[in-house]
Amino acid sequence: MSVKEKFNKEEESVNFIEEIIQKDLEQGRNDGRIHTRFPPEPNGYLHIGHAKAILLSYNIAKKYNGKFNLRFDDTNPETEDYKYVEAIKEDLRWLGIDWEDREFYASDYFEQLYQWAEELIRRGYAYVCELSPEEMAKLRGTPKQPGQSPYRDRPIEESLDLFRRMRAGEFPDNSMTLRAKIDMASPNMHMRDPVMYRIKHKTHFRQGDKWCIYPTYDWTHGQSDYIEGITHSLCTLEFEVHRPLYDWFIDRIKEIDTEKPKDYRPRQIEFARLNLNYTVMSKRKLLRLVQEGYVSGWDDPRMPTLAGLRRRGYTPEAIKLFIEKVGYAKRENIIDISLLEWAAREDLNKRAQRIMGVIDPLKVVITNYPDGMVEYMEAINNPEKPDAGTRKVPFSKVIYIERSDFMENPPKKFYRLAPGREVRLRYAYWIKCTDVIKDENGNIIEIHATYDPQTRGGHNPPDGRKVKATLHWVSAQHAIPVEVRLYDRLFLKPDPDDVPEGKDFTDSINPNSLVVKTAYVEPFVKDAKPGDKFQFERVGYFCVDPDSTDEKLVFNRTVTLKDEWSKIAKKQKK
RNA sequence: UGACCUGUGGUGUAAUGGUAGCACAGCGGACUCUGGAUCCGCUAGUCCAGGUUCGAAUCCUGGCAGGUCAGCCA
Repeated sequence: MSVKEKFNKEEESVNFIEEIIQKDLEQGRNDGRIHTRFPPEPNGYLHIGHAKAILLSYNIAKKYNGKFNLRFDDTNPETEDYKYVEAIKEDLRWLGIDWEDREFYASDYFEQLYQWAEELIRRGYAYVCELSPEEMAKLRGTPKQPGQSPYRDRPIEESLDLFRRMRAGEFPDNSMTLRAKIDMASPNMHMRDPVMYRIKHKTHFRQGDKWCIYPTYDWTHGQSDYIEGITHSLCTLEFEVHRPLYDWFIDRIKEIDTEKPKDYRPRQIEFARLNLNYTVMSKRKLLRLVQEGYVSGWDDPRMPTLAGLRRRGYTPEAIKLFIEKVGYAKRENIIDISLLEWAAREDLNKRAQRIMGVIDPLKVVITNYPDGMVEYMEAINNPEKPDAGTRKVPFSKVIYIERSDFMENPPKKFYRLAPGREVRLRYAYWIKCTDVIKDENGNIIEIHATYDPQTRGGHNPPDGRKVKATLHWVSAQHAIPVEVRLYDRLFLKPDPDDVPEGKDFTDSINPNSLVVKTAYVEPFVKDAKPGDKFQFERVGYFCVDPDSTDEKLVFNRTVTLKDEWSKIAKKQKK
């Protein structure tokens, strides 16, 4: 059986990366071993774009019976911290990623990297350069003009001596670097003698003050993959131009490390990163949103971070569904946020407990219903999941309905409550609006209605009458007030970065991306715990926020339900 | 501008020389105790120009458009 037949179910097509992997497998590369990795830098939180990268590498390892490593690329002590390591691990676990015992740190390879660097110097492949950062930038040249360094022909022994003294701490920050000696005329700027080591007298969060020289990412990344036996290094497009450099480094290492088989080396394959409209995805910008207080933190439910999405009410399954629909290719893309929202609804529809909750209450008095009477109506917990059973919802003379479910002068196609009109109260009774009570300013403050005892449970009456709408409701005396946080997209523009001169992405922040209200919900939710998910029927999906206390529950709106009427209303406005 | 990469409905993504398919969005309908869900249908696409071929989204040439790179960030 061919590799293709073994792994592809009939008719199923695989992305271009798996195609390459299947070819490698067919050719027996690396003895059929598949080993991938996810290499985050611990300087920020993971976002939905990272989920795309993680799931690719993780799923490939799983599908092809390979291994998956988690490796922190912690080569820059200035921005990295344990708090990010912990946050990243928590998000990965939540996503269902299992790296077993393979949690690695590039900083653990610093000594090996250093030894290789010395060997590169001895072989004439690297030299110590004393250009300042500004001078180096200037002397790098332009894509058309070759660059230069006055130090590239420095004697090997001199470089070796200086490099050792760099490590020993004899020189100040930025005074010199170790550079690979490659090609100062290369049209690929990354080949113009890239920096391998820089001097930073900074404490590293794991290495402490052991080092004052730190390897650059370019010198560290590929070699770390090599050390770990990674067979396929999957990364985003911007590293495409780095690949020749990584291959060059590996070629040099292969000259030193001759024990390993010839094909033992990582193959880098690049794919397009995920972009979502109406949000920003760069760590730098997300950090600014946090630091400048536009959001409450990395886990603010409006953030595209995994922590934010989790708090918003997304499940790992919804994230995976979304990523699966997005797919992997090399062309730049901007995914419509509606696909993410679709994934949330698709997933939550199947799992969410239904309840009734009124966000914007309008009091309804059922005038012919006995004072003081309470009935407990049976309601279905989840129509998509019959095993979920039913619950009892209290009903009484005074209830709240959604203000938007009543109109005094209903336009065409408005099916809900209006003067003289009859509607169904879900699981309860049919009611007919008899009076509209207003305050002195003409605002509607109360509705009077009568109910039909024959419709108990919400069932159709024997006379064959029909209603066009079913409303959600809560019994006023039984309802629990809760805080609801209604979220909308964080930015008003599809591309927040598309701004005129002098402006930046924060200018298009949506001032109404968070609206806080008090809602009234049925007593069923009273013991809900943070993370519990509900569908408020006819309204949307909500998730209990960790800010909840014994006194007050807080709900985050994950996403609204699809709303036919709002579409019609919008069209009627035009 | 130099190198590298990429161009398929509005947005994503398949088709690997042989009927351009799927999903999201949009539009219409059926059904419904959620205007939810479900079901059915419709609109809409191969960047352009040549060439190879019986046949090109696919191969070749030349354009055009977009992206990436010129940190001692990753």
